[in-house]
Amino acid sequence: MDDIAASKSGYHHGNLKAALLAAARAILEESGHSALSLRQCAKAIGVSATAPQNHFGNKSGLLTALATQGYAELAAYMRASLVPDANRKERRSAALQGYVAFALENPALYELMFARDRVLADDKALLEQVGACFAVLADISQELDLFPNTGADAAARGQVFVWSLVHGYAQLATAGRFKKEAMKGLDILSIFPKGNQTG
Amino acid sequence: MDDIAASKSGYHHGNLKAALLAAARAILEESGHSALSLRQCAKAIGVSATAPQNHFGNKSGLLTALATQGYAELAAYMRASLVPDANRKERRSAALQGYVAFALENPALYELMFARDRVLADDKALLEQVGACFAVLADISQELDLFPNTGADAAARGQVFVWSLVHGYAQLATAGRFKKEAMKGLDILSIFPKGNQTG
DNA sequence: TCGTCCATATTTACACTGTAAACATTTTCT
DNA sequence: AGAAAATGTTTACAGTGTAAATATGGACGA
Repeated sequence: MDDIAASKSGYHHGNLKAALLAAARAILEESGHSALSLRQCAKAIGVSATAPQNHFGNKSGLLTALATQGYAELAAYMRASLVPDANRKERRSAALQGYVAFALENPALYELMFARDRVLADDKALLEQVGACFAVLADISQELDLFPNTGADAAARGQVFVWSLVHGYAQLATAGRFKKEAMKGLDILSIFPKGNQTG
Repeated sequence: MDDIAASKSGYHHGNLKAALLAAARAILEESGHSALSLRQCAKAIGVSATAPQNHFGNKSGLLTALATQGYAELAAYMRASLVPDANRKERRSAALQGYVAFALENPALYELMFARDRVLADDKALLEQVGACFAVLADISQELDLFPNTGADAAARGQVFVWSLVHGYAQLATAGRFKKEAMKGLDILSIFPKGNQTG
């Protein structure tokens, strides 16, 4: 409740956008994004069936807002794990553990964040938060030096490597594709071959 | 057409299941799995709106059948790239290139294959094809020796590593999350650090 | 303070969807 | 040939997204 509850009773809700997002978020993790409906969100709050249109335009708008929220939280998860004084290897380990933790705690949201045909890919706010996530990943990917002979693209390729690995692991783990014994005590850092951690 | 066309004209289509799958596949890549409807598939073929129910039960059944098809083709893509006499390093490179090629050529289908809330996860035929894919990945992951000090789980962890990396790369690439210069001429094999390829 | 504008919310309407149930047609099997 | 099963159709109904018209109340300048 709190800042989600109606600030003023009556015709106008007062905080409908945030309330709808919260309701949608709950339904999302409960039933998945394909079972999420605008009317159901509206009903959960007690407003008319078409009220969400005023704030999100259409269903894609609501899902895009949820995904944007997800990217913002993902970046926050990674940053929250970062110890300022640690060296880059430790920072990398912490951030990637935060990444995976977010995906495991919000599997439906994480899936939505990569569902191309349900999210407006060119949404400004969305791209901003995607960029914030990429910035953290780019930071911790520095000095990995995985591709020493690839010239100017070496850094970009290191980022591709890190993001591919952690995203693939996060999604396959949430999808239950891995056996438990293969995940047990698996430090995300240790997934990087020992000889290549220079940072 | 061919084996998709009706084998006998009249009340019974004769090959409706295959025809529906083909129509669904076309609509899937055209519009994404969230815009795919059973009625649209039926209409495309010219049968009644509820005909798909007889063959797939419900929408999840159709999507599951499509995903199953996808896993079968993915395994075939990997196997088709394998040169029998090559060493494991070359086999690994070829198979992973096949994996990524499949995802890039069938982005919507690939996404559906990992959409947890749209596919019946315990479907027998689906699990069979998932297993076939995992078998190829497990084969090419042998002798990677990325986790030498992890005991009996070392092999399983190698598989986790390989699948995570290639899945993450495939999905992020199809989602357009990478800049072109970071992908240009990027051999999937070279993504593995040099010092760890023993096979 | 009053009145106008605008954001916010509702009502109504409609086409489309998934799915259940009853019915029709054809094939298959004994 | 006749029963049983498989395959399609028709009908019906509750939900869904969204457009359009309408209603409400707050914000803000005259």
